[in-house]
Amino acid sequence: MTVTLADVAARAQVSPATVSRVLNGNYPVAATTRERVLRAVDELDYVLNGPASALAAATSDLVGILVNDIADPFFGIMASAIQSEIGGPGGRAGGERLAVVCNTGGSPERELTYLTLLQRQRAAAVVLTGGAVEDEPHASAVAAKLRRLGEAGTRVVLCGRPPAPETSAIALTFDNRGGGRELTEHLIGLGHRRLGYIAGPEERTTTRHRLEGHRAALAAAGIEEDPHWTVHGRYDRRAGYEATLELLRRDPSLTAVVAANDSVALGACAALRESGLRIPEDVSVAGFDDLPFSIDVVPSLTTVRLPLAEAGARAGRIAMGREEPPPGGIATIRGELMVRGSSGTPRT
Amino acid sequence: MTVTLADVAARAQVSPATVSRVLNGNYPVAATTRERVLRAVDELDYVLNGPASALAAATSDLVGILVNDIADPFFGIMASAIQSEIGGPGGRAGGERLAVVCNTGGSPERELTYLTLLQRQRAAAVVLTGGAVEDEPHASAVAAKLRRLGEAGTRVVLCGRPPAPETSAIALTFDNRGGGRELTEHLIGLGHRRLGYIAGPEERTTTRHRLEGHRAALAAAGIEEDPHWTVHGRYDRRAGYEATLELLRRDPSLTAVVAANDSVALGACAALRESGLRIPEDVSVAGFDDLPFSIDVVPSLTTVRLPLAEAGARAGRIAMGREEPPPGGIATIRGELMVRGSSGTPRT
DNA sequence: AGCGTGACAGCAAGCGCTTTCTATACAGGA
DNA sequence: TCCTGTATAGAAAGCGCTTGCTGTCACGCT
Repeated sequence: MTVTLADVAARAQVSPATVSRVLNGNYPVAATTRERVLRAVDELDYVLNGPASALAAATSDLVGILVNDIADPFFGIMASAIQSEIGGPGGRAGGERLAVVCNTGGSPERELTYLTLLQRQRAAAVVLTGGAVEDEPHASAVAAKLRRLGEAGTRVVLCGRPPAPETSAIALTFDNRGGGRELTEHLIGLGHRRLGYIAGPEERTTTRHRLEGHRAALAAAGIEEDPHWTVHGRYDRRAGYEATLELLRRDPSLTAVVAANDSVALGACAALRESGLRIPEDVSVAGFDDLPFSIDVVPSLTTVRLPLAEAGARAGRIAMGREEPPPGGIATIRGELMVRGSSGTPRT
Repeated sequence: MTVTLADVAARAQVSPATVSRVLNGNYPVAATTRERVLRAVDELDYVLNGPASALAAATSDLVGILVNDIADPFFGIMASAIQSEIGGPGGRAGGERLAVVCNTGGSPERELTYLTLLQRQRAAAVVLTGGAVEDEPHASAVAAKLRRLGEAGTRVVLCGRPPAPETSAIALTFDNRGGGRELTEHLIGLGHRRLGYIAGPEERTTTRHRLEGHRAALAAAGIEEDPHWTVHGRYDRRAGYEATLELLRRDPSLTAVVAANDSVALGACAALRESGLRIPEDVSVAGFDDLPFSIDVVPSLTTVRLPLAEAGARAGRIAMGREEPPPGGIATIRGELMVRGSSGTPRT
């Protein structure tokens, strides 16, 4: 039924071993023989059996990319960059790798499930993107998995995610704290004193770090923070919308709203507008990430640009062993404050 | 070094066959034995060897999802929906499947490469999303691959993609032509007579169908189309920006701009604003897809809503054999016109 | 008592490939 | 001419798992 190596060998009048060697190209094969084999492969329309090959060679060409939300461009952009450094006919002959992205939906269980599945497949490398969940049992379960993966020879890279101690994982971490701080400092510099903050889900590292940066800036400016000024929600537009209405309800005198990311900021803008407030005359808004749409909305969004594509590409290269990991296995990537139309001096 | 089935068997004092059966749960095993095996698995921290299992069973639990651009929410939303119907502990015991998304970047070669890779892995199913490339040699190469995949037992589903004749692939197709027509009819109904059109890349089915719908509407209204009113570009914000400037240069009297999709429309809005034109007072703008941000931009975008998540979920279910394919293997999914703030009566 | 019958468990034969080791052939050097 | 070295091809032993088939009991029925 299906064509096997042996069939090709028979047709090319050589042994299966020779066919395998031609296909893998890591052993000398006479030019004429190779030619003959290749022709047979073509004529028979032969396709290598991946599992069999992975089993025999004890390695596979699968590379997994874990993302929290595939529908969010934040992850899409990183995944795309990672993949571009991995997939395609870029390496040694026949060295195509199957770069696949797995959507955890932010669920710890699914994250673990995917890691197990990738471990099963004996993946060549795994890249985890985005913030980690801080729940202790889960965090250590993930760490254990990563350790085991590393021991099995799978290269593990964290992109936009905090380092995983006791693990051989390479980490490219975003300086969320620093970015958050800079952003809020900018707002304070404009004169804002009453700033609402729409944070992401409670247990995420990203959420915590950005919030810490924000609070550090407030503290440095001697502004005492009212706990009512912070609302938690998901990292999406809708959460921003609802959180903003809540914030307005709690304290209508707020002059600025800092959002956990750009999507949230978008929702915040919508809520403010519907409440009859102008941006930035009545209320300033700031986002985080600098996703492509941020410059297009009206007014354009003040935010912190994260070099998602660059970081992803680098993570991809490291995962493929084509770039030296940073010293100590950890690199911190800074964001850049982008001041745009959505932030201005507060109404007096 | 690594723990194998045999190790587990030894520890549980049973044969490897029994362990396998416990793990696959498709053969009666006494409760106490199962219990013992499961304990051994746990103690040894055993992880099944995917390739070995796939080889022996001649099937794998990989499901591939091909997308044109993973950074584009259009695909992200579909992929997410597909995946949610496939991955996770949703099916029979131990029936987790590895749903992976592969980013072709719109390149025909990469599309083919990924299909081959998935064929290699003996994927259980493959879902292709989004428009197809119309280049003849490539189209038939893809059709051949799909046919072969189908013969090998891989279920093939097309989601938001035209049917592939001579193939066993199930197709859930978006009615791009109808949606395009409806959208332009709406604009014509408002009184527009000079409409610019920003189309996607030339050789895509999606591009062609939407454009055909647009032109059909014009023809039906007796409006003769000026070829200068159409500009082609990529499906992204930047292309929309540039195309709009070009359109304005060619004919400043245009009163409406119809974009190939929402991202393009966003770019168009930016270009119009920078050119000092108000939306919709001076120029109306329309998009396509109704991505989440479309309702948030100012003014909110008139567009055609495509049920991306629903279609993706359905495709996922069909791919898993959990839903009957549509009669004839083809279903057409209609879009819904969403009239919002970006379209109005033309200036007089 | 004898035996059919379930209900489990084990044996062993692969699944299709990679890779080590061995065989062959020819070339050149002594 | 014989021997050694080099290049290339083949034989065969698995890789770790699944599964058809073959036991082996313990029952319960006639």
